[in-house]
Amino acid sequence: MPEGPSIVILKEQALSFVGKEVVKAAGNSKTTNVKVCENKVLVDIKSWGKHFLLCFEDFTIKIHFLLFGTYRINQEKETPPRLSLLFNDGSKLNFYGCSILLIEESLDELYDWSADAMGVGWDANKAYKKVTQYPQALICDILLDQNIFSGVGNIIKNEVLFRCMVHPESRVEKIPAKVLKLVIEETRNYCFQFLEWKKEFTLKKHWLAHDKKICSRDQMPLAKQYLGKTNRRTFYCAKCQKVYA
DNA sequence: TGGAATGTTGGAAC
DNA sequence: CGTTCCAACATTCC
Repeated sequence: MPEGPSIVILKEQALSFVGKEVVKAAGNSKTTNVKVCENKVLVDIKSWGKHFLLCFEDFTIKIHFLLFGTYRINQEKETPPRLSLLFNDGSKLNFYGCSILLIEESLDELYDWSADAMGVGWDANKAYKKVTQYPQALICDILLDQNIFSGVGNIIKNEVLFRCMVHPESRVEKIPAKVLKLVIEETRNYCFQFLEWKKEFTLKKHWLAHDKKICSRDQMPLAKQYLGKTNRRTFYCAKCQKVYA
């Protein structure tokens, strides 16, 4: 479920709920009293990277799907929902296995919109400046930094580095500016490509590195290692992805 | 069927 | 007190 593009799809699917009033809110969230949504109008739906935001007049419900979260629109699953919203026209939004938090501060204070890799406010120059603030960092960690590339996940990380021919263990300070800018640009591009393929249900088919065994460029076996601060699965071609170290 | 995976947090450990 | 590490959580697929 996760990774920014999937949240964009959800946002598009749920946009028709904006303007409707919640008549009943339920669910097994331990962190939020979801009843606060009752008799409130859903004013807007936003997203910031992997955060899905249901905006009401005086507060926002933040939903994060983590690794396994799912949702249903006008349908239910067998499992009990974490959050279930019934609207005044009988339509329903159901969320499962996700994290729910109530936000009472203004979203503009909380979120740096220029970091949302798929957002209209995305700013590649700011991203470049942020990245270069971590000269010692590995590029595989940097791409997963949600404060710089909000919405980028492990699949996108692997695919972008493969496409740019940059080795995941390259150090930021050693990567030429031109290459670093290419990585940043390709990150946003690939997010939208991911979105299109995901909508067509052909995403996996188009993976070049993630979960793959052979490099499509030189037919060499791809390396699979757990790299970076968070030890995430990393697939790369040791031959054609250059190490800047 | 056990294990691994598109992720993050909070608290323990140092 | 700051940083790092790891368990915990939740679900589906192979």
